[in-house]
Amino acid sequence: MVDDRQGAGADRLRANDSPAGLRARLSDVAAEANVTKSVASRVLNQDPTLKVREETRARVAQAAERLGYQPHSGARALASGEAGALALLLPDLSNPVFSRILRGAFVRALARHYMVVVVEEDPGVEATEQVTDLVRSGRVDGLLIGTARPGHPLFERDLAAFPHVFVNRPVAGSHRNVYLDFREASALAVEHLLSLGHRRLAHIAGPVDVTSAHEREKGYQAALASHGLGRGPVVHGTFDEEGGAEATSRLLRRHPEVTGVYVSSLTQAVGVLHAARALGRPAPGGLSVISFDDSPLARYLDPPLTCVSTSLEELGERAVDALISQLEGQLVGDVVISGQSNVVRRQSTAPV
Amino acid sequence: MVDDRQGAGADRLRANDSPAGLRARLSDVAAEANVTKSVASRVLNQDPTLKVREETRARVAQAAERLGYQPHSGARALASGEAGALALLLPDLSNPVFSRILRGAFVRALARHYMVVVVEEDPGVEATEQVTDLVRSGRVDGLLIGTARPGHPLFERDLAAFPHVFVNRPVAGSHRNVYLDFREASALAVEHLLSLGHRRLAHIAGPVDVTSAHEREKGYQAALASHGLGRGPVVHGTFDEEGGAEATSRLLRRHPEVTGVYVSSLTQAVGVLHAARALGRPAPGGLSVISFDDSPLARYLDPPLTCVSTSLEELGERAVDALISQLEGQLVGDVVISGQSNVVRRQSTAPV
DNA sequence: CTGAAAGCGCTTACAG
DNA sequence: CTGAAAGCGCTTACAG
Repeated sequence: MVDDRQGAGADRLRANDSPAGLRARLSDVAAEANVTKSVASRVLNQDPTLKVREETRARVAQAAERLGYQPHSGARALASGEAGALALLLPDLSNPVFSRILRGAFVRALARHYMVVVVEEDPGVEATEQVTDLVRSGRVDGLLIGTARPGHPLFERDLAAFPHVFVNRPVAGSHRNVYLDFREASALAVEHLLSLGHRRLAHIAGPVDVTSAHEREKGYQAALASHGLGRGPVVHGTFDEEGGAEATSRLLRRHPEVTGVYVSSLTQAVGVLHAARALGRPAPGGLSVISFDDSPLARYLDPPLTCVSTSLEELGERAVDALISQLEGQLVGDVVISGQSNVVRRQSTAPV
Repeated sequence: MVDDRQGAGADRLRANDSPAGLRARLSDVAAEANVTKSVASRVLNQDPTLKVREETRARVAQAAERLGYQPHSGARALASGEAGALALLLPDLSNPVFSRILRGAFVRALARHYMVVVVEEDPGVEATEQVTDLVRSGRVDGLLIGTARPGHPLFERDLAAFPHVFVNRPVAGSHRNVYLDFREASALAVEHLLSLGHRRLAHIAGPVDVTSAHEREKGYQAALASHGLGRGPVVHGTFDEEGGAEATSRLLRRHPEVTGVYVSSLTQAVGVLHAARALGRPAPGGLSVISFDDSPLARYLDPPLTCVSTSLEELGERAVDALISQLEGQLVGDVVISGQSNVVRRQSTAPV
């Protein structure tokens, strides 16, 4: 059964609307501005080869404005071969890290007249298929990949040839990476702990096969080395609270002498604080804890968590820029975001 | 400067590809299956009016499979007037509440052959424009609105006629609401506190103008009333840690006699635990705290937080179903998700 | 320099 | 019942 009002309403803004409807077409704009469709299209798309009087240009712009003209995305995609949209592949939307990258990407893409379509990889196999469909159906022009792991199924086949950029998780040798300077951030964390007098440090890392986690780990070892200290202990855990808690108990069992720990992510750090407390080593007295990345939550933990802040939004922005450059035929190479990290001191770290 | 490999690669999967390219068109499928485009299209779209031998049907399906055929979304949108996509408007992606709704919506939409495009309202004015563009450019067929507040600018104009559903934040009288049974959840929370012997309860609510928050508040008062207790104190705060903390200090200043508090959201609850501790009333000894909604984080807070779990994923799923029904011309009416909530007891609540 | 016309890849009345 | 043909709303060589 169909409700009349609703039925009518539902159709009002549809693509194939009656001329009297709300949707204005290019031909309407052209008619209103007294030019041909070609000219209207070229003016609106800022075709540099078009030479017309400034007055005509203004007339077209005004007509478009007045009619609330918005080109039909499907028609444009069909005619030009460009979808005007980018896909962003993320492993886990519930992790604030990714929602911040997403936010940056979103805003930047919008400013450059692209949409962003988010795909979460977490639910499993389907995600990969979904991306393939997205690409093959011409819905997106390029991929922002925040889910790269070695041997990712997506990139063994045709899709490797599709425009893409790796965000946050660099793939060695791809020359398509956009990521934070993890070494720098790790150095800052280690130096903070060192400045408080800690000498027996440890690192709670992310999963072994996640490159961004591996980079932090390398940064930690490099920082120790540069201060004349030997390699420090590392335990790996998943990027969630449980992973942090579990890693902490392994660490303190094997290395009870550790007094300061640098944690790979904020979600893990919540688990670290929890486990340290449960094991009779509450921060900061029992264990100094500093985490990679910051968020509002950190201020309200017990104790408030000392962090190395990062610029995840900028990461999203720069990734969009890099991908669009690629679409425009430019080779970009890796972009590393440096000089933005700094230590936010709270109460989870204290002098030894 | 253009890298040859990249240039070639970038074009490979484009819409306007050479016939020898990777992208198969409907005409390719038709040729391969030895039928006309019309038949191929009808078979693939399961047109019920089409009568053909089962064998032909199978041949078309196989051809499509073999060629990896994926219809061009723009062409389809242009010809049929349906975009095959839904927009989801959310106030804040970094809040896990919304990422869970999103996840549910995503998976369900995919199963029903729709994409979902996320729009975050937080950054401000632009979001509304973005939605308008999305609609007018024919990119989406309907709206899942998780950002409703009274007087939302979107719905004062044309867009009111566009298919939409309100998710999580019901709009009275719209008959297009999909939401959790907030009353039920609030009753559970109040009863839990009561069962522990608490009699002086309070509620830390969300912003006054957010309907879902208001519903929880009403549920809290209703539950008190049904147990023969008078109206309890309520303080409002924003839906974040700071809002919870700030509300707590106001509450304890004005109502120091309170022993148990029901908090409107998990993010606020983090701030509540923090403030209670800072004010010398640490949970659960100084104050019993139970929160609406659950998440992995809750287990790792100090103390681990007692929660009323909710089924936010289902909320997303049901919203998609309701919207698709609407697109198909059916009137749905409100859908309230009940009987799914239950109390997850942890250490933030204790007998009085 | 500009306009008429073809064409992008589909869907779907409509004629046979 | 099925196929040929028109048309969705754009963009863009190409002819004038």
